Amino acid sequence: MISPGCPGAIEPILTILDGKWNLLLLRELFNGTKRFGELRRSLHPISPKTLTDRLRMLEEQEIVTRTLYPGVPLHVEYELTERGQRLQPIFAAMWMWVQEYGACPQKETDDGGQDAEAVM
Amino acid sequence: MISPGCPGAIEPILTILDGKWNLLLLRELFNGTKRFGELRRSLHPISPKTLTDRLRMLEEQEIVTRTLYPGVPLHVEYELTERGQRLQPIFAAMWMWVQEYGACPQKETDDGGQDAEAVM
DNA sequence: CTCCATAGTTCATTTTTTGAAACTATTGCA
DNA sequence: TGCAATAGTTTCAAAAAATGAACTATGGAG
Repeated sequence: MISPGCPGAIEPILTILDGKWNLLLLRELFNGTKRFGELRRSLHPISPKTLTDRLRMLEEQEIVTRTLYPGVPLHVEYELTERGQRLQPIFAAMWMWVQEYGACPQKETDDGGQDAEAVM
Repeated sequence: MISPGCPGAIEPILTILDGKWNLLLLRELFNGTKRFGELRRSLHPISPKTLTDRLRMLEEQEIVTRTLYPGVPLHVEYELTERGQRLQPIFAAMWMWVQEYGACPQKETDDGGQDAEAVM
């Protein structure tokens, strides 16, 4: 479907990073193992359907593992695989970009350039 | 709309990277200045509407500049801004990941592993 | 005044993604 | 038996994104 130009075929990563929630979901998982309910709360207005869809896709892509813990209230933990952990440099590069250049232009107020102050 | 967890707010970059075509489009622009028609051919099954939509968004985000060259057949060149160039490390990280881990599981053919041959 | 080439725009339609609400499944305990 | 807690699934509707085809705009050459 895609005709890759020579320098750098990024296609295999498109499935993983594309979509409204994938980057945010992966960011959560970089902070460690998470349970379904935790993810649902962190990503708050996400619907359970969308969340399971994304998680299943990431499982298929071998980016996360799903572990079921039976018990009184059963629970499930999602964790990054090795393959998933290795995405970290991509996110690190994003974070650096956002720090230096993240202040979006969005809508320029025409009263002159008052850049957004740092958001952290 | 999004409640950022402390470590690394990547939200400002979501607009820029999200969507089916954005990564592919940016990749083209890392190879240098491109004209509308060139982009259209490189990204082949893209529709002109989608292409202009994406380019306008990237302009608003100050990732690309649009320069009109009047002349016999007029033409337009799209080029990355400084801000856009600085996205390069993100793509570099993606390329490295793809090289090492890119072979997608996709659908495991149970007849044994005949991996896709290199597409370069 | 028409034609060519480039770069779009417009509009209706299709495809894809997301969503909300309600329902299922598991298991121990009261 | 019935409830509580977790983690989903199902169904149908809504919203967003992408598409295709045809049309507009520009400006010089013939």
